[in-house]
Amino acid sequence: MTVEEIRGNMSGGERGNNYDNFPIGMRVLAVDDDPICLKLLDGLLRKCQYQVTTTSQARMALKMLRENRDRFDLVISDVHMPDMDGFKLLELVGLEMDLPVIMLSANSDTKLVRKGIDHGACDYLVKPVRIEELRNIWQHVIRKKKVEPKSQSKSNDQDKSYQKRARVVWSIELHRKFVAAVGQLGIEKAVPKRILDLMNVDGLTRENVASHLQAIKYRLYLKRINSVQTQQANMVAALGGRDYVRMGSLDGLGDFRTLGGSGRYTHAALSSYSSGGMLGRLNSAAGLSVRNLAASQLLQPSHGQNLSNSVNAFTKLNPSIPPASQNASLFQGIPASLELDQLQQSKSSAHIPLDESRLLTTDVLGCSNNSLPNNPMLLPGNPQQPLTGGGFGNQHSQNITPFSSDSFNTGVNGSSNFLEHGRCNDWQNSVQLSKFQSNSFPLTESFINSHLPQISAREAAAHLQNSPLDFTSTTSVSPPFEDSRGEIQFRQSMASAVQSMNQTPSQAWADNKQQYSHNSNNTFGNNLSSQVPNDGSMASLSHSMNQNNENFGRRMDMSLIGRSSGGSSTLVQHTEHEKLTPDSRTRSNEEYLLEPTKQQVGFSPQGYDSLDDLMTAMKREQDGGMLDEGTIWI
DNA sequence: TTACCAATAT
DNA sequence: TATATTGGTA
Repeated sequence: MTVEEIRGNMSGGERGNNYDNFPIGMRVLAVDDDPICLKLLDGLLRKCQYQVTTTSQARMALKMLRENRDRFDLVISDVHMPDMDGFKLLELVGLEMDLPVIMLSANSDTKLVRKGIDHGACDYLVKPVRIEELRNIWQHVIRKKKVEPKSQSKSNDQDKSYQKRARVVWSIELHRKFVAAVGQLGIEKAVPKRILDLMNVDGLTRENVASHLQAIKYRLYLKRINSVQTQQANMVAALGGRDYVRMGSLDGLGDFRTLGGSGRYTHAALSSYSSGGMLGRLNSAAGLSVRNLAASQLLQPSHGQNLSNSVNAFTKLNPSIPPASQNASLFQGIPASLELDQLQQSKSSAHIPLDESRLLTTDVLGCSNNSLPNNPMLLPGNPQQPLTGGGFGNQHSQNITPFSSDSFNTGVNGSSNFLEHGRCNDWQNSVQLSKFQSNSFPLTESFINSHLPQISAREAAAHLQNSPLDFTSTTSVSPPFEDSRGEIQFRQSMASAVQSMNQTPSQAWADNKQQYSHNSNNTFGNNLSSQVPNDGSMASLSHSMNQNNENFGRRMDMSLIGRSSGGSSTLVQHTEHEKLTPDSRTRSNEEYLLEPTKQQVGFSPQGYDSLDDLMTAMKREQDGGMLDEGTIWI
């Protein structure tokens, strides 16, 4: 006798012998990884005259249930099983077959029982289970089927009023569906309702999906914050610097607004992780303090972050772009380090074979080609915005005089442009960056003499005050922004700094290593020398760096290049690195979130590798929504 | 009205 | 922490 028959009998009001005999022959699937318990359970169930099937593996149970969902009337499952948590099994069974599930555990902890019930268990039996308890389990089958027709025939509201729906557990399987749906929809359309439709999971509601979506975004945000802070702390430790030190607090919003020239960025926007906009991104992605930062610095993060992300995303979107380009020489190291970080730290479990050289050239060519794949992520660029993009070109073309006050003004202007034009952080700008760096910006004097010193002079000065390293030998550096002495002093201090580091590896540096040690073999010397002309002091810097601090080099060349191309260095890497190398605390979560996706490479027509990518893109979209124009994002 | 989404509650 | 619910908004 099947449940259908039971139901038929019940609903038809005809309760004949079959119904009376119902518990006899009820088909029970018993799941327990402990063979003794399983045997015991099997015996007891048989004594109750049930028709028993046993399995010691939860996955096998799920497989059996899926293959023929009408083959069982009830499931009894242990809570603790090695291959799959009993709660997950419960959840999946509840969602997919809607069979009554009884949880079984030696642990009678109320919380655990509650968890079982919350997850949809119709009962929770404590081991050792008694036959008296098993004799009555059939009632769950009846009860389940008695309720179900009502919920089908009556309105959901009514149903809810006396039967609260089981709390949804986002199992890996469910999450995978979610990710697949998001990927299938594309970022634009990935809203709860559509996701829900695509997931096609019984019992799941739009609210469930919305909640999950929100949670995912929030987790990504937390991860971002967390690792950016870590990064900045590391940068402070490694380089010292007023700029970095001040990236901790969050006051100074007013300053930012003033600089940005926009009143749209409300405090609410700042306080909300997903309110997006430049502030939201500054807040979330960089965790910056805007207080006392120069304008140019203020806005760099948002620019840099997107720039970097754009570049990085190209890798993912143009995986087949052929290698070999002179462009690679300049941009080399940036995407490589990012990707390698990602590969080695985040994606190591995915076992995706990747080739560094391909990654390098993929990035560069992807940008240079300006061949945007037919991807819904890529929205039309702002026609008003030329390829050079807002502050981008400005920054480069104007920041020629080293340490002139104009440098800062330019920074402000450029920053304003970022805001005004909104999106200098888009695909086209990524493209432009590539061209920019490879062709029109072969690290000429202007780079060395203006951009680099300009940044670093501040840092040099900052060393004097804040560096945890011993920079006392450079205390002669004065506020160097007005004349070229600053440059020299900067160089001296940098060289000293490097020497210091080489001579006395600090604890902070050791900490850094932990994070950066996953980088590839590229050394600072290699990268830097390919990017920076043989300027004496830089050569010495390079040399020094090259001796002991291979890993540092990646960060450094990122900084230099980033600055040179619009002044976004620090956050470029912070953001990106953070994304790619989540720290250990957040990683576990993230892995849970992303692992299912990683394992099904290529599921998404958009080519997202992970939900992280998707959500980053989604977040970017939201950020973009705060801005007037420019809708290219990734 | 519906759906989205940030905030809040559990 | 994970998920549900609420409430403002488009």
